Amino acid sequence: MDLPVAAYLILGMLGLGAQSGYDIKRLVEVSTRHFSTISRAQIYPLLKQLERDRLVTGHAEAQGNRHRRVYALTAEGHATLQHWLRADDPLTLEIRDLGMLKLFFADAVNPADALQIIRAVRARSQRMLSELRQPSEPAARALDEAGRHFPLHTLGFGIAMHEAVIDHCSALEAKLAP
Amino acid sequence: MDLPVAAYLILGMLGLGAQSGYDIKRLVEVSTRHFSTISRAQIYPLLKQLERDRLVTGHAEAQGNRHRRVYALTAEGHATLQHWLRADDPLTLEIRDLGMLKLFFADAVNPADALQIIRAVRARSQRMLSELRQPSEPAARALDEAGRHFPLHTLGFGIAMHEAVIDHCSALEAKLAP
DNA sequence: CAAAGCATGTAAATAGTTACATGATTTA
DNA sequence: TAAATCATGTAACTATTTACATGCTTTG
Repeated sequence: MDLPVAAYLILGMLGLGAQSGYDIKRLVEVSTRHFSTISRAQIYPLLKQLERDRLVTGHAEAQGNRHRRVYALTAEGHATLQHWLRADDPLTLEIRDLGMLKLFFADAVNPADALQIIRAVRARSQRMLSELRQPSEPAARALDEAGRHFPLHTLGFGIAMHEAVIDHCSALEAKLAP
Repeated sequence: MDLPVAAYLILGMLGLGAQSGYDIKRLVEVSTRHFSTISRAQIYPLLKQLERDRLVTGHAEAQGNRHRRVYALTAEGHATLQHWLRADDPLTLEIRDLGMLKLFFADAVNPADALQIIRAVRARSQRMLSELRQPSEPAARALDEAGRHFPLHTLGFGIAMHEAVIDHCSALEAKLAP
């Protein structure tokens, strides 16, 4: 039973209290978005597949006319998640960073334009940092108080990484500025 | 003329001295791989497309029976690269990090298994750091001496980021270890 | 002469996004 | 009553990888 990564993301989010596809998407946006994302077009078909595989159970929740389907992990789903977490398969890290790529090629433009790229990279990390501080940190703290401590720990990595980028940009800007 | 990101990667690598598809792949592996990658199956068809678009010129280089096609940027290709570098479109950053994702869900396993995940994340960054120091740094220094300074600058970002991850892992391990 | 490295390409599959499409409920 | 939020889904497209397929040249 080899599942795509997105399936483990779904399983994990259900384990953290998400109940619907919509919930999963919302939680991803405030918590894992900076290192792992998923789109609606992946979530809904995957939830159906996971239900067929009996890793989750789904029930239509009738609230007036609004349709919402709530899901929960089965014992097997929980075991599958744990098995994946414990497996020592390679922890692939893929980064697609247009900022770094432009900076890498910045010798092809004049120094003023290169400086603009660095500033844009710094601004981007500052924006991400403020997102991490604003919707992400309170969400992680809420989970922390509910006994789930690792979301807050991973948040710390994101903050540290963007701070490192910002420091590096400032140093480079100082070195290259006219 | 809106090109896929991979096309700019090719254009940029030709600007840095790569001559063939094979060269491009090799250079990517030692330099941008940590923030931007490309596969052979993308390179060869894209080179043909770029030639049709007159952004590069290609010539078969006859060396005995081995076939090699050497490419060079046209003036238009160089201008296209510069235009992209100067454009202020969003500098998207996409990360898919299985290590962080597992860590995020680590409340679902026991503390010993969670610790294993942190150690694996640290080991991975150490491995990447040593790759950055081993084939990447000498390659970046060679470019630096040839007047291309930005590859060495971007290398610094990669090193700083992985060092930040390693420090963070050590701190977390100390906090959680029995 | 075997292994490593040089060199190019395609087909099929998988992964992932964007746009399309709809409609209910709550809040300002 | 309009806007925001809740809620689910599919079709088409784009991007990317993996596996297949081949053959020359240099070095040990």
